[in-house]
Formats: sequence, C-alpha cells, structure tokens
Amino acid sequence: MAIKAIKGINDILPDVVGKWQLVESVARRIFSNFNFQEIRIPILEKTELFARSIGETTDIVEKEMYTFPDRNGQLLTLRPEATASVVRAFIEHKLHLQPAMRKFYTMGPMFRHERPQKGRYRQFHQINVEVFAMDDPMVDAEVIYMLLVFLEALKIPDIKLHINSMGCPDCRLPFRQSLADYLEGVSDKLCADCKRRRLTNPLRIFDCKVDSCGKLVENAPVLLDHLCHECEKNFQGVRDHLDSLAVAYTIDPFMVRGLDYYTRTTFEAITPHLGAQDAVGGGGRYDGLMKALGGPDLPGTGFAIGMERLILLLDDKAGAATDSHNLFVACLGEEAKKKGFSLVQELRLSGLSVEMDYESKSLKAQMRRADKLDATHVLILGDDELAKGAALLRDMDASTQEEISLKKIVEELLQRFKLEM
RNA sequence: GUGGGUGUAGCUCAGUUGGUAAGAGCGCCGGGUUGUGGCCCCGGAGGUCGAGGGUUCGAAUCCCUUCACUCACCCCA
Repeated sequence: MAIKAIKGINDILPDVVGKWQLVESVARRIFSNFNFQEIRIPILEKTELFARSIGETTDIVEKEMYTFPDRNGQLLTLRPEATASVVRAFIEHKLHLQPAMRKFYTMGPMFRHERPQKGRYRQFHQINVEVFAMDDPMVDAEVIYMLLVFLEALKIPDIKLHINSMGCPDCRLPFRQSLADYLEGVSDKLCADCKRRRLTNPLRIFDCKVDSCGKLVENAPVLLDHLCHECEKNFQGVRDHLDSLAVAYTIDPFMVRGLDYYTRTTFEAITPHLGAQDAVGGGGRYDGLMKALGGPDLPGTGFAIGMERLILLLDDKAGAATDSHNLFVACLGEEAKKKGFSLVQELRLSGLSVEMDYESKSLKAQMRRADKLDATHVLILGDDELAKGAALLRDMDASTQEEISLKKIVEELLQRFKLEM
C-alpha cells in the first residue's frame, strides 16, 4: 500500500492553486488599503496558550487539538486558530508601545481534529484580521465592512451578515444566572445534547437545531435584552456605523460563537451555498483576552475567513492561469536539440516563459505538446535550419511561420513578445 | 464519537434475476507517406471491479467483516 495523506489533510494541486493565489493577493491588496500589516506567526505553540485563550471547556481544547510532547517533554499544539498567537506576539514584543502597529492580518494553516466534511478539514486555512487597543464601535464596523468588501471583491454570491452582542462580563454573569434558572425549569424537555450544554455552555443551546429545543429557546431570556448600559450603547454604535456605510445586516440574538474570549460585538458572514458549514467568515470583539494572556489590558477585535470555504464559493474560472507559455522550442535531431537546450535557457534568462521536449519525439508529437501547453509560438529547430543558421518561428494562433536568423534570435524574440504583451 | 451514502481505467460513470460484459466518454500514447498542433478518422496502453472471507458449478453482482472516501450530527472558519 502506498502511503496516503492523513485524513482531512489535503493536497492543493496546481489546477486550483490559482484560486488560492487570487484569494491571497486580493486579501493583501484590500487589507493594505485599510492599513493592515501582515504578521507571520508560528504554527506550533505551547499548548497552554490555546487552553487559556480559547477556553478549557470548549470543544476545540477538549478534543480537537493536535497536541503532543516534544523531545524535551514540553506540551505543544498545532494551532487550532490564529488569534491567540497574534495576541501572544503582540504582548511578547510589546507592540502596544508602537502605536503604528495595531492592525494585523495573517494567513495560513490551522489544525483541528474533527470529522471532515464539506468545507471542513483537519488542516484548513484561515485569513485572520486583528485590531488591538481600539474599542470604538467604529473599529468593529470598519472591520466588518472590510470583510464584506473583501468577499465582494472576490464576487462571492449571496453573502448575508449576522451580528450579535455577547455583552461584557458585567452583563453576561447575571444573564447566565437567569438563563440557567430558566433552563433548569425546562431541563427535562431538552434534547440530550442540550442537557449536557446546560451545564457546560448554556449559551450554546441557542444554536441547537432540534425543533423542540428551538421552541424552548424562543421563550428563554436573550442576552441582547440584558445588556448593560455600556454594552447596549456600544452595540448601538456598531449598528449606526454599519448603517452609515450602507451595510445590510441581520441581528441574530441566537448566534453564538464557540470561543470563550468573545465579548460584545460578534458577527458572521453566511452563505447558502456551502451545505452545513455556512460561515465563510466570522469574528468579534475580545476585550479581555490580552489581559488574560498576561499582557496589558487592551481590547481587541477581528475576524477569521475560512479559505477552503472561500475557494468552494469561487467561480470556476476565478484564478485561472492567464499567462500561458510564450514559446515552445521543438527540436529535430541531436545537434538541433543541443542547440535548442542552451537557447531555451538563454530565452528564460531574458524573461520569457519557455518549454521544450527533452525526449526525441517526432515533430508532430512536439507540436501536439506545444498546443497542450498553450504555447503561443513554437520555434522549430531542425538540421535544415541549423545548416542555414536559422530557425522557424510558428505563430500557433495564426498558423503562420517564418524563418529567423539564429544570430539575433534572442533579441528578435524578445522584441516580438514584448510587443505582444 | 454517532448516523446515512458511495467504492469498477488517470477522471466522470454504465454494467440486466448471479451465466465470455471487464465496458463507454473524456484524458494519455501512437498512426492517417519525407519535418507541423487544434477538428476528424483509425489503432494502442491502462483495471487483482477498495480489501478479506463466505454462499455457488460460476460473484463486479448475493451475505458477513474491514478499510477508504463522502455528507450530516456535534462543533466551527
């Protein structure tokens, strides 16, 4: 049995790499316009970092992390998300002392040991955006706006924005109590999962898809109605700023996000085209996280985009290669092949995209291959031409060809291709 | 971890109540008169029918087991 890749950990083959490059370049361009800077963080971190940031009782930490001891016995984890690392780096390098460094983005692979399905893999890729030390609602609105601008730039269809507020510890604590009281009263009517959730993470019950639980939840107290004055004002501010940017959104009091560190504004960009995994991007504010990780008490906000999900939503033709090979060099005979081999290298060094056939195939076979490679031109080099010190340049689209002297062939070709490009 | 679906050529898939059906299309390779691509025509290579076991005179087909893939639950991007 040949060795296969690990379940849920996939190769990205050349025929789709164009889509990835498109997504990455559009992200870089747009985020840069919003004055975000790229930061690159490690894939491996101490396990403790994620345990403390994401939350000990979350599914991610409890059962989805790739965790193992290194050779010194230190517990390490392949990052299941990026925010914790960016915050860690911010603290570690004391970037709060550099006011120019507050808005970051990063992209790369994340790892979670879940059962793979459409739009969800064990190694998956995210683009992450984080803003530190700014808690004005304008910043939340701008971050959300940037997410939508990005999705729009990639022509992702039918995106809907859902927003919610998770409040702050001040309003969440009393709310949790009243919710707990309510749920206790109806606990025997909850589904098995929700019975468990009631004790571990009651907010998650709002997410349950079982009908009976949905009915119970309708009468349950909702966090949005229990926000403290400050959080209420803050959420209103976010909505006002979104309105001023003409961003359409749905307030979804039942939207719950899985990481413990979220506070106040949370949001998701939803698509109907992905099956069960409908969130293309999501995020929110995490005001207590930096302090909890031992840094200064600075607020944060940001989002993550699922790149695989994005790729699935991209138009088939998006990111298709536009730059075909300029030239294919077809050689006939050993002498010609030798000459062609060095000529090919010379042309490449002068900036042309050139391919040749290394086997001694028939001209017909070489022409066929040139056609497959989408070469716009073929340079035919045979003994006849060699004897004359020339080569035939064939235009594949026009099906015409002419003889060119070998002496000035490089500059001749360069001139032609430069003109055409 | 729990369900459902699917495993036949590189890809997408046919394959009759078990009985010379190991097949198609695309792709790949070659040929169609000296050294010229696409379109067309002709030919070729390529599969222990996911694996193991069982039933049978006979299994791609029926039964069991197992593995893989996939979708969904859970959870999340």
